Amino acid sequence: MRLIRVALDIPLSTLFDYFLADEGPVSIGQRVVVPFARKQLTGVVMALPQQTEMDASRIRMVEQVLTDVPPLPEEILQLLRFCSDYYQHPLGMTVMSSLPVRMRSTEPVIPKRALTYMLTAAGQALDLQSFPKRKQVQHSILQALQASALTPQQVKALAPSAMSSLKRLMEAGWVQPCEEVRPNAAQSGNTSVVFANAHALNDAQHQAVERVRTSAGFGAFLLHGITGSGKTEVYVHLMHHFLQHGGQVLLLVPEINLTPQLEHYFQSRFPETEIISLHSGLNDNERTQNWLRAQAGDAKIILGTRLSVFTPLPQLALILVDEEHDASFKQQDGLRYSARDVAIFRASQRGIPVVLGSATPSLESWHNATSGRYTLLQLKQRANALAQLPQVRCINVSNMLLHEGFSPQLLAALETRLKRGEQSLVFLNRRGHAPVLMCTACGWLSGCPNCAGKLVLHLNDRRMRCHHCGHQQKVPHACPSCGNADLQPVGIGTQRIEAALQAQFPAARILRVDRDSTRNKGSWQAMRKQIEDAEVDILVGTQMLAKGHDFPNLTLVGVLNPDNALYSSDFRAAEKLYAQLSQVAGRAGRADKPGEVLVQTAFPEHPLYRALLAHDYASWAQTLLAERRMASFPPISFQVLLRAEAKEQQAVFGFMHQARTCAADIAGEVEVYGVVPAAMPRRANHFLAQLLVQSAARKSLQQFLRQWRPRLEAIPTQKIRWSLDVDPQDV
DNA sequence: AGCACGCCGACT
DNA sequence: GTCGGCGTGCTC
Repeated sequence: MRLIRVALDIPLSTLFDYFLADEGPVSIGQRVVVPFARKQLTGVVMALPQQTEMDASRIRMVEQVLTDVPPLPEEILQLLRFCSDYYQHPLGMTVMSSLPVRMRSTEPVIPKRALTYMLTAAGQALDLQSFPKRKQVQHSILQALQASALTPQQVKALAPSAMSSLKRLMEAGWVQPCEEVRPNAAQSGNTSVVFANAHALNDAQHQAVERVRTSAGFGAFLLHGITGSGKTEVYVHLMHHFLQHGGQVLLLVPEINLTPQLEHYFQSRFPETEIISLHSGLNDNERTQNWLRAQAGDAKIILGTRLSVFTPLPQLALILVDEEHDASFKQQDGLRYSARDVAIFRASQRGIPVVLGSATPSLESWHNATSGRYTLLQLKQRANALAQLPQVRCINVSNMLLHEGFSPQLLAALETRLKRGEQSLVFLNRRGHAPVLMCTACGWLSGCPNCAGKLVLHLNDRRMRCHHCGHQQKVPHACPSCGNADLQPVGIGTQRIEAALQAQFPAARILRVDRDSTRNKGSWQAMRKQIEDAEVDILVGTQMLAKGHDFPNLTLVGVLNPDNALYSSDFRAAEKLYAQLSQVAGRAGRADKPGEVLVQTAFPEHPLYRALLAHDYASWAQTLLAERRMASFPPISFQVLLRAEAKEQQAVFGFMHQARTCAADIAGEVEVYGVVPAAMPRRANHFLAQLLVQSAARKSLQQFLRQWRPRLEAIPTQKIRWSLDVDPQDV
């Protein structure tokens, strides 16, 4: 009897051994159906061991070896092993969660035959001249079908309602579906790739392309380019180069809502290249089919969100990570991986270049680029020389009476735009920040004596706590700096902005865009149309508005109350704020209409705003890096966060203190901090706590984790849920 | 994670 | 006398 070792979606760090009947081949990476307890599960063969620790009597027989899909290549299994190990997540779960859902079930996947539509004999006999003119869409479909058969995608591209019109044509008996196996792309080395509308590159763009193109083997590049500097054109030229050599290109993007537009855009640039997207907006079938096209090497450009970093790509030649600083590349549950970091590992494993692009790189990447680990590629001028950078100004509101949060200057600027018939955007970053105490007289903030972080007010037991090191103290009665007794928790008030603006400008058409107002499907789409059609004068919104489409008539951005990020307990808050503000600033103004950005702040001299005004990311990054170096925070150090939650507060803290004791017993160059309540200490009737471990070296931290996790798993875990977060985003 | 086995309270 | 509460333990 032969043995196979199988990865299953079971939260245990082990793989499971099964016997396989002697006949029939099986290879590593293949999916198998096995009995598990009294159920059937699908797993992936990870090894063909000679022997097993397990008593032979307990080993069961494999039920079925699935041959519907080619085995996962060793390269992907290696990548998954690395991730399981690095992120401390069970290997079986890591492997299974990397597969499209459809492939995790015990039902074999039926590779879809390419579906095309063609005219029936009756359809060919139709006289289009006499076809009713008002059935425009049907008419254009028929017309297109006269030239050639069409794929569903091509039909959809004709009109939004094309699919329902097509259905009617089929009912009429003029059009019929026609299934045929999709031809596999020829495996030739040199393919000619149609590259539409190739712009001439400016010097910086050209140099960036050349550096990546000529890099031999693995190389990590940080492409730093301000908004409008033409990063996309660099991507497109790089894609063209690697596609021409028969390669596949993986482009990772932050969120789904932008992928359809991007797919469309890249398709227009490479009209004859197969482009697929992989994101959570697709249903199981589409996703599986796209995955199959990618793993077969047929799809050449793969556009996807973080999950797609695990897709097998036999010809992979280049990885691009757009908006690499974006937090959505980090998964916040299960396998808590950073797709950007996995992409870099994957590129190094495969010996290919990876390009991280951003106008405001993460400090991690900037640090790597300035220390020489990555190559820094900078685009300093705007590709369109006419387009001016928006003018950013601060309005000092420290001693100002605000009207519902608005300064007179901002109101005046809004009024000017209303008169000119231009659009304005009022932006507030209303991210939930734990309250910090501030002195209303001198601006003193409750800083932690041991950390760069701030003390957070816990009203339930009237204490101040540092969420970083665990330091705690009583709530002060007066300002330690000036003696003033009026200390206020700072947090954003209500979002009465919309109402206040309406009262101020009764005639203005105001549109609020946030999570709540865009909850319904398609409502954001509709709003965007409203904005584009100039049916809106003032937009009020949050981060949502910072990303995505440009609004050509928008000439003013007013930023309300961004200061809370400066005294957030999250040490990355200021970094995120800068990225966010430069992104919204980029919404203001177009080539012909210069934009203006007004930031209301009590600290106009803060380095963040000074850098923002000067459009000088590099100096801001230097400031931040110096701070992080002083405090030994990432990217200077490396962190892992143990989180736990339970209904009983005692259970959580009991577990966490045991975890801390085990940690302290392990020798190594790591620093174990105190057990602290999470930033959100109670959620959904559960108590949350966390414990931070930090090290100057990634290696030491990994060594520590290899010893710590088995001990954590040995702690009796009644009613407690815990997880490890390596390289956490929010501490 | 599921899903059983396993011992102690209120019901046809 | 049972139905069922969820505590502990196992799954190749």
